[in-house]
Amino acid sequence: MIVTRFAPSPTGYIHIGNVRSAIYPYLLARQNDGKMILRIEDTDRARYVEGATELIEDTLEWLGLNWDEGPIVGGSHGPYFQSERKEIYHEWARKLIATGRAYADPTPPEKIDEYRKQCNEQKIPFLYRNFRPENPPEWQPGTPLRFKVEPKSYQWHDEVMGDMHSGPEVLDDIILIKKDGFPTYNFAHIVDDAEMGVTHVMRGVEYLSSTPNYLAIYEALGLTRPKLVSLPHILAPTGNKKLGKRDGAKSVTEYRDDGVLAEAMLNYLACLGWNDGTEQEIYTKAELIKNFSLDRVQNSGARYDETKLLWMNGQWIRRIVDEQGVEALYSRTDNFWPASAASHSQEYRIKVLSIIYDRLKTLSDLREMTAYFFSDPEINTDMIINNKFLKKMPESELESLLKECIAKLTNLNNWDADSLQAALNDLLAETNKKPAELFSLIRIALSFAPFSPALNLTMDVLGKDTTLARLNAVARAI
RNA sequence: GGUCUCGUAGUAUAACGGUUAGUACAACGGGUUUUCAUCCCGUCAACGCGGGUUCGACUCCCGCCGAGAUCACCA
Repeated sequence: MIVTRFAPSPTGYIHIGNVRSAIYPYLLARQNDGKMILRIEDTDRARYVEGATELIEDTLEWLGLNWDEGPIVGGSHGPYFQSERKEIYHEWARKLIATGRAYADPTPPEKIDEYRKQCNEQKIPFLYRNFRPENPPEWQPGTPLRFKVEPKSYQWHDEVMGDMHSGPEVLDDIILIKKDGFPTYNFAHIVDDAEMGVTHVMRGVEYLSSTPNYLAIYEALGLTRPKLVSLPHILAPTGNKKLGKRDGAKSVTEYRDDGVLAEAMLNYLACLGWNDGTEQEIYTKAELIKNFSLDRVQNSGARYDETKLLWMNGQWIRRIVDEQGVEALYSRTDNFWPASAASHSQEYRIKVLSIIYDRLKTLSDLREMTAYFFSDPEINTDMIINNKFLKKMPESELESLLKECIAKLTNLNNWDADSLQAALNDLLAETNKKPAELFSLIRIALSFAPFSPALNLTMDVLGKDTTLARLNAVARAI
């Protein structure tokens, strides 16, 4: 069975740059009826951020990346917080001590710095294994524990990067257990992956360089290597560095709050650096699970492009309406309406949504784009007078046009989109005006917004009373 | 500096020895009775450089250049 894991450290929110190492393990596990484990790597107490674990869980839940073992759901390989597994690491550490593959290192940090400096001056690579203490004491908490490597070459296969090899020069005596008794990442993840039965270790490429050291530990511990998968970085919009919080990488949930749909987010992120070889762009989660494959994960970094994310979000907004109806989209719009919408019925809001949704890039666009449906807009005659189609028309003509329109609509019996369009067409013929002129005037008078849906639809939703009231108000103001 | 990885349009990518180098986003132009958007049509735009191998190279080999990663008691 395939077992994958997402193992973040709780140092803050999950952002665009690192969420892919949760998505791919998820897809792989689901595709193969496997399991995904969520493990919290909180061995660095200095960097621990209160509430970060909840932020991580929240992000995964929103994206629909549920885990089979881990916090909240539990499981038979717990605990899933490394801080609660100290004894387990010590146990494994003692195995290495017993076989002579680990030693306590009482060397003070200042001394180590000195060694490092010496090497730098002599322009030779600094390897701690050349400075091993001669008679290491018996290990006890309070003293760091180091791995005792046997320098040699390694070969391995990375599911994304391909066949890899390294020479003995990259191997060193890395710290296994820190002075404070907590394990380093380098040791803890190996122990945990082994104990939890993880078959695919997926993580960012930054770990590629240390892989030989991990290989040496697997070997010393007599463990079978899991499959190793290096995921390329997501690059910041500018420069060539990986996207990080310093580049203003937004948290994933911030996009949710800005009205990006989880489907779009998942779709975009999954396809950034992976494709199935077809020209498909829009994928549901089920399709991603079905089509995902590690060997088609790109091995170079991919630049994050918010414009494309937003395009994809628009695609998803329309797709949801097309496939599930406006109500389905409406159910996700709770926090995105202008304040004035609260005094209107849900039915009315759904009608507004049904004529505006194809203009949305994010759900939060609703706030600005629908204001005039819920409260009368402030009359701004400049918008009419300066309009490119209307500016050469004298004010008296604008007024009479509005009045003709009011008369026509007042006598209209059926207030529906088709009848309204017919009435507008009649009006066009009767006034002998171009659509650009007549429709611009009415559109602005009703909304005073930079843009709005088709005129007949807008009037239909606004209703007869509001439409006529607004036209009258403008006719008086001109 | 050592070691490792990567290199197709502005961006994300397809191709896996033979194509007018395909697609999408962006940009630009046009169409759909007003606007904005959707939708549709079109335009611009790429194989980092230099050597090989081959009848033929984006594809294979070598060198160079460029970019990134890593060398912590951080993960």
